[in-house]
Amino acid sequence: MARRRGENIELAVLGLLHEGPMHGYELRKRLNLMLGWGRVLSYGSLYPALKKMLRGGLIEETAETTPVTRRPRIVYQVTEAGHAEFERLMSEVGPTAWEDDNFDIRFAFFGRTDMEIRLRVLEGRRTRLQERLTRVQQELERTQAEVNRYAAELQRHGVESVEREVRWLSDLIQAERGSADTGIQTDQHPSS
Amino acid sequence: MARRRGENIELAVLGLLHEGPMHGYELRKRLNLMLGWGRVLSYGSLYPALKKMLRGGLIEETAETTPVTRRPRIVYQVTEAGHAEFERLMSEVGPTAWEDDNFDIRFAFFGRTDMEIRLRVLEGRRTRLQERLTRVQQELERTQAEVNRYAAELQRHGVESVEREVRWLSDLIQAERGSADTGIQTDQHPSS
DNA sequence: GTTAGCATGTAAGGAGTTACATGATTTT
DNA sequence: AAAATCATGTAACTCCTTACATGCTAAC
Repeated sequence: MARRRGENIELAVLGLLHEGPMHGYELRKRLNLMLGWGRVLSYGSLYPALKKMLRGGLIEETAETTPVTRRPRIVYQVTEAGHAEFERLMSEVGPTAWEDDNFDIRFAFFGRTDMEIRLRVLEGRRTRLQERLTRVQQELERTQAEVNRYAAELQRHGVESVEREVRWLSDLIQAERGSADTGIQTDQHPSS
Repeated sequence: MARRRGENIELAVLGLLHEGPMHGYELRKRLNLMLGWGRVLSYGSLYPALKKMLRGGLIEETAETTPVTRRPRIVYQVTEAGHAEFERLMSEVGPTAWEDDNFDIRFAFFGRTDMEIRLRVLEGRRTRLQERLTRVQQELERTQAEVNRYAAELQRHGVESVEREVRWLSDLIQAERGSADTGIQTDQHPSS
């Protein structure tokens, strides 16, 4: 139960292109796989976004490496500016990084950020969810009597889902903290 | 993890007004409580929607019953046409009723529909979620190797969440089926 | 040879948000 | 008397989807 995108397409595209040059069609497929959960990104969003990023100098076209017979596809790669923008977006720790979709995209690329940032984002989201829980539970106490059976059941299920996500976040936070001492590398961190 | 609204505001407003006349501010509060989970409905959406419904004859203004000192508030109630539209929307069983937000709103007002409809909506959503699961799991088998740790963890958590919702739906379906034989009334069903 | 999937785009529009504007009423 | 919250609204804008348009390429 969530929503909202925005700069998100840009961040997702930049993140994916950090794994290597790709054309639009493939970007869409990987994006839908990565964040799927119902929502599929339409071409009507992706291609205009790519054009905009091209104009903004965040990405550039590349000559395709395996050409010959194929119809030429437009393969993109990140520029220096694009890399800088990616770092900037990934180091946001405020509300823009907590909200559902925003969080998912950032989380998927956590391997390319510092643990310090990861922890702040995870904790920020957890705090936010906990606030939501207490607020809803307070409201429920005051109004539960008049609420109908189905609405109440929806609430209950919703609360449980959020509690589950809080536990998930707590486990992740613990794992991050644990790996700090042992010096375990959580993921590859290429220089480019 | 979900999205999309639309006719949803209308359906939600109609449903709430079936519980009695209300003014805009209160509608917003009850709506946010009922479907909360992050999203709050803004006045910028609600008030124009109310005006539109008023023009469309789905709702009408009422004289406030407890006036005197208060500043006059605009209290709405459903019309005959509004009631008919509510029934029409609630008896949809296709994709419009399955998608996340759409489903939540319908579910909250299940007490005002027939069990037949309830079952079809619940089963429709369950089928849809299961399709999603198998598709994603197939994809994962083909691509898991190259997926990074965090993206994989996000997937795993997502799959678990959906599996959990499928179980929830199955329990609800069973409960509906059970109450059919025993003749238990699931909720009040006022004539108006 | 036809269907399914690859590949790129544009135009119009839907659904809602943010920010702005305004003022009354209740609580501290 | 200040702060919170009740109460109603408008204008501009964002972000994304749907539907349309086009053609190639692989599989059956």
